[in-house]
Order: sequence, then C-alpha cells, then structure tokens
Amino acid sequence: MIKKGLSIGFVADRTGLAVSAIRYYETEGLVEPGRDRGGRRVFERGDLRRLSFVLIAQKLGFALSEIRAALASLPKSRNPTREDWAQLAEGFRDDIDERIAGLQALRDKLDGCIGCGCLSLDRCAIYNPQDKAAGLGDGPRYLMGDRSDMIDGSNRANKGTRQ
Amino acid sequence: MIKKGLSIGFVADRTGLAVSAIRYYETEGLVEPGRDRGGRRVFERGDLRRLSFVLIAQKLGFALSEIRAALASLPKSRNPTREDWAQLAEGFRDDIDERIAGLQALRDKLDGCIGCGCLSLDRCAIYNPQDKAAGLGDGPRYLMGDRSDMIDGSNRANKGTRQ
DNA sequence: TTCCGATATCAAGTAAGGTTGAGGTCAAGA
DNA sequence: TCTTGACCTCAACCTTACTTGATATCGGAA
Repeated sequence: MIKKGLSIGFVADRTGLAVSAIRYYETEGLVEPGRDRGGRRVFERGDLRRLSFVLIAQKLGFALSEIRAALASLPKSRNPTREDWAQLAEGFRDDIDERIAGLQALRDKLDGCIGCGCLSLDRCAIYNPQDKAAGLGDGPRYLMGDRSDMIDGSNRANKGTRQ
Repeated sequence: MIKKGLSIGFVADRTGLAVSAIRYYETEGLVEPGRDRGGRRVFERGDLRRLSFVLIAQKLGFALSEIRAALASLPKSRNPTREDWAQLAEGFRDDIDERIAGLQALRDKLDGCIGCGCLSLDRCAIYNPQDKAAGLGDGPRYLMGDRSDMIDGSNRANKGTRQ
C-alpha cells in the first residue's frame, strides 16, 4: 500500500492559506495531520477539501468553532465519501439560505424606510420597537430606532434629557 | 431656541448598545456627542439614527472603519436630512445586494459540486483554479481545490509528497 | 447637607483569528 | 561534508471590538 502525504507548504500553496494559519487550524482541531519520522506534518488529500471548506465557511461569517462542529459530522475512521460531504454541505447550504433571507429582509426594510424617505418613522415599515432585526443574529436591536413621542411624553421624560 | 440633549444612558437604552460601546464608538469617531457643563456627553436625536446605522452595518459584516467612512458622507454642518440618509442607504443597499449575490453564487456552486457528488472535480463547476471565491472578499482562494493530476505529474512533483 | 446613581477617565483585560520571531532540526543536493 | 530551504516549537505580538475595574465627579432627591 503506497501512501502519499502532502507537506504543509504544498497544502498552503494549494489552499492559499498561510502556513501559520494551517498550523493554527491544527491547534483548533480543524485538521489533524499525521507526522513523518522527522516530526513534520503529513496531510492527506482530504485535508485540502477540509481546509477549503474552512475557508469558504469563514468567508460566510462562520466562526472556527462552528466550522469545527460542522466538520465533526464527517467520519473519522474512514475517508469521507462524497455522500458525507454532500450531507455536510446540505446543512451548510441551509445556513446560507438563511443568511440570504436575512439580508434580503434587511434590504427590503431599508428600501421601505430610508429609501422612501419616511423618516418620520411612526408609520414606517421599518420602525417597530417590538420588531427584532430579523435574521441578523443575537439580541433584539431596534432598527433605526428614533422616535419623538418617546422624548416628550414618556415615562422616562425627565431622564436623559438635559439642559 | 430650546435644545434637548440625550444622555448616554438614554441612548444606550434606545439603541440596545452598552454604554461602554457607545463611548468606544466615540473614540472611533462614529459619533461625536457634545458635553454639558459637567463634562457629560450630550447626544442629539440624529445620533440615535447614526448608532442604529452602525449596528445594522456591523451585523452585515462591515468593519467600524468602513462604517465610519460611510457616515462621513453625511453633512457635518447641519442635521442630516432624509435625503442625506437616503443617499447613504442607497450605496449601502448596493453592498447588501452584492453580498446577497455572492452568497447565492456560492450556494449554487455548492449545490453544483458537493451537492451533486461530482467530487472528481476536474469537470466540476466549482473547481476552477482561476476562479475567485466570487463576492467573498479579499484574495483569490481556490474553492474546494483538490486535484489529483497536480500531485503525480506537476512541476512540483517532488515537493510536498512524502514517504 | 448628605447620599446615591449616573456619569467620567484611564488602564488593563478579553476573545477571535491569526502573524512574527527566536532558536533548532531534517534531508536532499553540490 | 556542508549548505540550504523547508520544517519544527513556543512565546509573544497584532488587530478588532469591546468590557471591566479603579477611582473620581456631578447633580437631583431626601
């Protein structure tokens, strides 16, 4: 059985990653290269795919920890088959779809509010204190939240206004 | 002329930002609150909009430096009008559109390659060393770049293969 | 007048995602 | 054999985007 291993420099050239980044990814558990007698890292071809996946996922805004979790679904005992990768990509694609939807929703809101000039806001589609910034991640955030009625007549009337 | 100023706490409540974050944004030039006699920050209503804009843009993956640049297009001498904001939002929306397009392209590529199982790659739509990861930012990166022919017959044949 | 919460500054710390540098080893070619 | 380039480890440093803690002041209410 002839085994061929790839050096870290070769992998770096192929993926466009810096050697230091690949070593860092190893410490983060994103790849687990073997070692040769001399202690040098020996990568397999499948690692190129893993690392490319890391690159793509990162560009999409996934954190390394999330990517590690995704990669964990690949079998460790054998070389991942195309079915394994297809399955991983499936869930991944769902995530992409969600992000696209989130961006589109936001764009529509921007169109509806700022774009149309309805900055008086009370009747604005975008302005809704109950509304969350849909699809944009953690924590409820008010979108362009500015409203006059809350300044002059709210239960916070004397807090926060000065002079 | 009656001027009303908003305290940092009020602004924090309204935007959902931490007080410390708002102070940080000031050091970064994203807002420039005035000060009252006692040295406390005094915000204007327009600052709520600025800060909301910062929040949204950040969620979209813009760096604070980019956001600062975008905000710089607003007039400093007078209160930004709805036209000012509309103009800012316009270019911003184009960016969103680009990002959406990039994500869609990537999704399609994933569908076309991993999804369909064509991992032999040479004929694969996604595999193209000349191709950049479209719309995904800096630097050319190979997408899922793994190819057997380059291992056994390339001008790098004896570099990077071991044992 | 005293108290207390909100505010202020400044330095340091945090987390993520790496890069850089020092000092050392390995192995193939001249 | 010597050199050279690719590789190794480990610690320190970097940037971004904040948070935390120490220490101090402001100003409105009791």
